[in-house]
Amino acid sequence: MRLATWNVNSIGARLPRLLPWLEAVGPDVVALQETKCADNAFPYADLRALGYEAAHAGDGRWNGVAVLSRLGVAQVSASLDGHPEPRLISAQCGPLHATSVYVPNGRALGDPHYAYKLDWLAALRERLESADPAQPLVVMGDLNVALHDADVWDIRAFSDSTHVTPAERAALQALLDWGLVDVEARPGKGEFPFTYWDYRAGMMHKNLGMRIDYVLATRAVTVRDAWVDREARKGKGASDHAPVVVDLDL
DNA sequence: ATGTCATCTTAGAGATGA
Repeated sequence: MRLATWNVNSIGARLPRLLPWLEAVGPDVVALQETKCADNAFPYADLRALGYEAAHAGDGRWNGVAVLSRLGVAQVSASLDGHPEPRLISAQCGPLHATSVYVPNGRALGDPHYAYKLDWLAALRERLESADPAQPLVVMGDLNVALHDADVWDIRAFSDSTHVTPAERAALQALLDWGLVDVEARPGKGEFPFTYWDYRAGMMHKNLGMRIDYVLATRAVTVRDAWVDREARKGKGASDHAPVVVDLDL
């Protein structure tokens, strides 16, 4: 089975890149984030033509998450206690339970959105209590946390920044401690497995990126390979995130 | 690091978020 997670930064704008990518890479289950799309505008028909059923939660301009599956989508849930924004959706995809998450950015230390981010991550951890870490389950998405110093291009540039604070890292570690493994992709260019490069200031060209997109899997899943598709971040009309692709056995 | 991108408001450029 092949999985992928991709923050597409608007599925409407990205459709000319997303559809050929799905055909070329052929993932069985895909988590998308930042669809920036209302449910009634989601391109279900285009995806169905490629063999994907979709579960989407979105209300338009911001956020929006989806699970695409060639193995069906059942038991769809987009609820997270106390957090109505469309930032999480989960579905049973054949033998695998898959969740797509778009963790709040946090904006800046001291900003109310930073506290909101930590609350949101705590709610996600609490939500795991209703699942079983002995079952095949993945949480995939844009976590907006760099777990290790090596997950950003220069930790010294992040001394007063979100994404690397002990509190954010502890919130991510709490997800792992429940029973999830951080499926790290093979190192990419410069030995860094980055998944995101800011559009501004030539960050992609200079490989000044961050690893903030994750596949987290229970130990019931056997990982065969994992990589970041940097090609999808290049050229005209790219998202600012690259997809993470994981091959696994159940 | 802040050189971009996408969307919405509301008719053309500004605000917002990342």
